[in-house]
Amino acid sequence: MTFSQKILTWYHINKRDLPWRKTRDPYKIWLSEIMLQQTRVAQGMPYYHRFVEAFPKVGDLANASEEQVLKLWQGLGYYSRARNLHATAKMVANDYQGEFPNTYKGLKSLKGVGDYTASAIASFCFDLPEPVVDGNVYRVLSRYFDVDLPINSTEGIKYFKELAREVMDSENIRDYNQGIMEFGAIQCAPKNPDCESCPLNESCLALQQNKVAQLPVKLNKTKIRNRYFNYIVLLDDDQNTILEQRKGKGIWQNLYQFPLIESEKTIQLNDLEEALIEKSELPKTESLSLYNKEPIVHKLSHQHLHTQFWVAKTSQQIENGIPWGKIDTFPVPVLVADFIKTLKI
DNA sequence: AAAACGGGGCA
DNA sequence: TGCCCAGTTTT
Repeated sequence: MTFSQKILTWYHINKRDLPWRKTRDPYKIWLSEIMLQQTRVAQGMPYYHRFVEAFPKVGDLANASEEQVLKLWQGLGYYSRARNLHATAKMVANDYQGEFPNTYKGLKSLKGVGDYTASAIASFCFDLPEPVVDGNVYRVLSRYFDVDLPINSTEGIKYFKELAREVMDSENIRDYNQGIMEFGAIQCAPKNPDCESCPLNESCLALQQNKVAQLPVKLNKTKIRNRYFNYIVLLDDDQNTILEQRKGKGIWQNLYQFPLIESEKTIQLNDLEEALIEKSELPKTESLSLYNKEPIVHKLSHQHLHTQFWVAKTSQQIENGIPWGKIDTFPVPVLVADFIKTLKI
């Protein structure tokens, strides 16, 4: 049996019953693929169901507001995916009459659709012989063929894509692509794979050379930046508060948060009062108290956010304020959502 | 070519 | 704690 035949056989026995495997609707396949980028199936699943229910067709998603889309996406991370998702839905609905492109190149031109996702949609929906290369595939191929080129180097990316194309089964591309990813997720797992029971263990080069744990090779550890966030949670006598939308380049673009004062390190009450004077657009506050004694350290993949929440009461009526009861309608980062849940007012 | 971009699960 | 997850875009 060839490599691809073994993958297909294993897949037919071991495949999970996943909702996006029951359809060839490009809209649903695309939706699931965007959601699953750098995201575990278990984490993405509830979001997939909520999106399909809220937006059954691409036109429904196109007609939604960005806020609605971001709110449904809240907690899934990498929010550019949600913004690109919305932009692509509008493009498909308005410029392509609601039909997704049916070629690799056409798919790749969509916002948020890169090499992997274009190949996935092309093969899953249209049976086009395009190999998918995701994290699972890198792991399976690097181990089975004992390739130690770094999977995140330009050379490695090119090499693995070509290798994937050589060993794929073009006649059964849909099942083969899903199969090799499933195989990587379940059998050829990142840690402590069960090579004893593996159907490829007779011919796996990494296993023969006892190198399974060293593959795949990956370069570059991301450096972590420490940042110090002070959120000002304003409340007037009618329980109105202020949320601001994050604009610009960095994290959480277009999500909402309380007015933020960023500092060089953890600061005390008097430092904050001073900083608050400069942020003169905020109403005058009668009282200001630190909500969490120990800073909450919210960890992103490359930033640690040391966060203090300051509750500020004002007797002035907050103009255009947000009633506290409506705060849950806004898309916010998990850091902010967790605070809102714990604050009792 | 490297960095930016979230959040959660697991050993 | 460090690594990884059905990666893509920007710098």
